[in-house]
Amino acid sequence: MVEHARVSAVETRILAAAVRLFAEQGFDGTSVQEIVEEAEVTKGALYHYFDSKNDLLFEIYHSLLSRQLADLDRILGEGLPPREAVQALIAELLDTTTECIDEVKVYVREMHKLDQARMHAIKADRRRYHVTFREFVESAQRAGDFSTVASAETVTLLLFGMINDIPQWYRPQGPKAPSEIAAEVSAFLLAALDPALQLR
Amino acid sequence: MVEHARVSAVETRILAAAVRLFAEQGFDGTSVQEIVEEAEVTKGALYHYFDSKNDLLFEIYHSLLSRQLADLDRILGEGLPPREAVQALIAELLDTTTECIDEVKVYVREMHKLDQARMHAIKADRRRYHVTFREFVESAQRAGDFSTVASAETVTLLLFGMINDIPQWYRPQGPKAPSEIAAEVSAFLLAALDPALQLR
DNA sequence: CCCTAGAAACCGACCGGTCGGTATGTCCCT
DNA sequence: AGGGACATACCGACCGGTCGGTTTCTAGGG
Repeated sequence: MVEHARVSAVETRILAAAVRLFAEQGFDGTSVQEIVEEAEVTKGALYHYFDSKNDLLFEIYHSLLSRQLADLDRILGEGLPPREAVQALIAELLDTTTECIDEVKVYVREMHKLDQARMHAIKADRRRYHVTFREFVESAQRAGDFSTVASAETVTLLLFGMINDIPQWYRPQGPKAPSEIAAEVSAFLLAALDPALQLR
Repeated sequence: MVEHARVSAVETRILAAAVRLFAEQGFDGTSVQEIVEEAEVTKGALYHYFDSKNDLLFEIYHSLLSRQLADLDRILGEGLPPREAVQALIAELLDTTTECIDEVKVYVREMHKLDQARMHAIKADRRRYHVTFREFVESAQRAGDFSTVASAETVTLLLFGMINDIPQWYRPQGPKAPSEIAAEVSAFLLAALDPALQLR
């Protein structure tokens, strides 16, 4: 007998189909009928597990953000020196982004399609992520480990801009592996934040 | 008597309404009926000037890209030293991005909704922009003006990622003016590309 | 300067089809 | 026998696009 599944196989298949189609065609461009055909379930099954089409979008966001928040807390909790923490964080972000490329595409493009109640829940998570990282940068700037060439707020916004745009150009069969991209992004960001430049 | 208008006022109003609504609700989330109501014209007028709803999207992209390509060519054509060229270019990009914030939002989010023929035309423009900038970076790297901490290709992708993400967080009433943001972005990018770091 | 005739600009009712969501039925496990 | 897990049939609203018709503009002959 299998373990009691906390989420049913049907539920998982529906979410996987939804994220694939939303990434390819957009939220409004995908009909519920297409989702149930891709998942090989019926419409009744979908509305048994989810309140609405919008609920699917929320679940996609929620699981992605939960994973990213957990990664952030874990890495910052290790107490590494700032430069190494940044390298670890970017490596982890590249892993997540390339592994969940459809989820990130949907996250970036279809955020504004969430209804107001679900939007607030997601924005709270995103804000916590943003503030946590910004405070980490501020702290390293005060300690002299990072330059203040740009404010911590701007550095945070620019970094997430770069990361979130990756699904637009990254291709799994492309010339660069995720770890190589992570190394270049880390090198780029750490060069920009190198305190030695300011002291010249 | 007014000059002969090359584009009619009706045509302009339709495009302005379309870009506003596409930015707010997405392409598929906006009906043609909503566009004609916002523009205070009739459906007949819209289909007199445009082939289809998709044609509206193409016109929005085409005018934005034409402007950005012209700006890029003009600035690189001035023959400024690389660091000053980057500053001028980012200042211009910030101007365009903050002035055409709805256009850029649509550009980033709804690109994949273009039909195949129009998509190819837009991709050709975008590729030219990308290649032109990458070759500029490569050339400055060979001359020793920019570091090779990240490849010219990656620098190009990361910069446009940062820029294109700006409409997600920039607010006209926000604390920072476009010129202040441009200064921070320039400082950040030029710090990352400073050749002095490599020589230590 | 006016009249006319064709072209361009514009109107809005209408169409076939698709949408997200629901109501109700059936099966099977406990 | 009762309830969770689905299946099926169906609804009214709305979609992008069309089309025959009307108004407005403009060029040129008298």
